[in-house]
Amino acid sequence: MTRRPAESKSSAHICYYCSLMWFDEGMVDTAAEPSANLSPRARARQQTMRDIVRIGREHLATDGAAALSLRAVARDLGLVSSAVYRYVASRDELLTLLVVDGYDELGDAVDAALTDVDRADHPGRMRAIGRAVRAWGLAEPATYALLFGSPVPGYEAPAEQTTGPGTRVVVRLVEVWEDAWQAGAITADEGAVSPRRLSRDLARIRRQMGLAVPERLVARGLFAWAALFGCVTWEVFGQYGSATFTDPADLFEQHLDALVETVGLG
Amino acid sequence: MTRRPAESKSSAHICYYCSLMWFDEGMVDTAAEPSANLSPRARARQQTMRDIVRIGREHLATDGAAALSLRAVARDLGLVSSAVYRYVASRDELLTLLVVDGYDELGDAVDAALTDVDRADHPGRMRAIGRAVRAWGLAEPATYALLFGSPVPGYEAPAEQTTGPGTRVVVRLVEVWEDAWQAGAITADEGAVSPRRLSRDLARIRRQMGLAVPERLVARGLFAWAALFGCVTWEVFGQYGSATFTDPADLFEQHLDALVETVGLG
DNA sequence: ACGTTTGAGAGAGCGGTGCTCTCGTTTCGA
DNA sequence: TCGAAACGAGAGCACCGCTCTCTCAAACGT
Repeated sequence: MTRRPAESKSSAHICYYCSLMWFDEGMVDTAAEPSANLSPRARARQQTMRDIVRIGREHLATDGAAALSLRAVARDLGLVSSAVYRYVASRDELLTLLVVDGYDELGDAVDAALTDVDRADHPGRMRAIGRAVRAWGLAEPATYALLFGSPVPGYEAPAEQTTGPGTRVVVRLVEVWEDAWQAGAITADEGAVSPRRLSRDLARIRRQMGLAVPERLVARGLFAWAALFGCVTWEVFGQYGSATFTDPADLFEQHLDALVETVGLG
Repeated sequence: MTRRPAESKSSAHICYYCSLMWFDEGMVDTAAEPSANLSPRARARQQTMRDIVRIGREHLATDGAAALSLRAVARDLGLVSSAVYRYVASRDELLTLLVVDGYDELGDAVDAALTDVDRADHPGRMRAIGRAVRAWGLAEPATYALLFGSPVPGYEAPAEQTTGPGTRVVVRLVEVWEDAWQAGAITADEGAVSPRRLSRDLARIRRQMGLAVPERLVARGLFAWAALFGCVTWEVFGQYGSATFTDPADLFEQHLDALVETVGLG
């Protein structure tokens, strides 16, 4: 315990928690009403909390998660460094706030994109989700990296805060496939996948989410989910190089074709 | 310039450089022969360099890239912190060494996996590459995160050192598809993709790599490449949750089916 | 209305970090 | 052999996360 106080031990990932347990979302009811009949002190505290998150987001965007420093946030806030510990227990807790903030913003972006697409246009809805994720990732690369990039060593994000917001996108994707299946827009083999233990896991997921789609399609959906974020990550993290494509959006549209096709919505 | 010396400004990604410019690999000829007729001092220097990389890798594996500290490496090396600057100009340069080391190890792993597969078994070769990437990523999560995870803010990895090793995997993938195409194992639309500017970019890549595969397949290959690493990243970074799958390898095999299928090798 | 509790902020301090500088010493090569 | 180059050590600077104590004012209870 004499080593570095927090940084050294930090080593788990933010998204161990945005695990596939989307079934119990009711747990997330932190952050009660913003300012309804509160004492002046409590109102001031809420305002300061909001300022901390806002300034933290700014630093995250400009310098990245690794360079996010509580001291710098305190400076911008006009406080001495120790004072911010009245509001945030540690640097990691600030990261958690930013993680939740990021997941919510991404979820809102996806939801907003879906309002423009006819519920019966399943490929269109899937493409809209993909485009929304990509657009948000490119607009907020640092937050995207925080959510979907390297695990922050030793950092154990609290599942009760991050699981709900963290699963909004995949829940939307599953909705699309479920809709399409129930509308008969997808044909897929309804037989069990092999091996048996994978089939059991997929069956459990179907049951917990109340899905009608066959397990083979659940597996394909998981692939499409990972592949979608793979494409976005490749672009946000610059894996294609800077001068390879005139407009990477063109390539992403091709990738969307492949994604739609791979779940049988081609 | 009075701010933090290096950490604060760090903000670019390692893999801007493992860009798609695999065509000029000849540039990478750093690291001459290890110890052929060298003065004792030079030999000692080489040994120290190797020790630094070795200890750095250990710290990377145990604590992650964020916690990698030159001072800690110096301690393990029995040197005072300033002394290691005789060998490594900065923490970022140590990261570069580890990046190159990691790319090479991954490339070796992929090459080794391919030796066991018949050159004519194109789906088998593609699956072998995928399994090798996954196995290496799970075995070396910290190095995997360094290569394919969040960009290190402000860090501009030198392309001349990282481009070659960084493109070994995708080069192998392209080889497989090219072989399969020339063997007539893939059927694909040979028409141009839209829009025109994407078609031009893909045509340029074909030309530069001397490929016979049609541009539509180049686009699909890029998708498969990103999707493969998306699947591996999802698993290495724990996005699936810890208790969701009895053995994630089973799911990955399903994903490999999808990957093989998406490039027309189904 | 008044004492008491509680919370906010300041400041000092600890050990850690990357990195620079200087200063002796050792080694190499001409 | 002797000057130059490399090497290691040490001090030091500015920054980091975090803890502790102290003061002071606001809020609360009686």
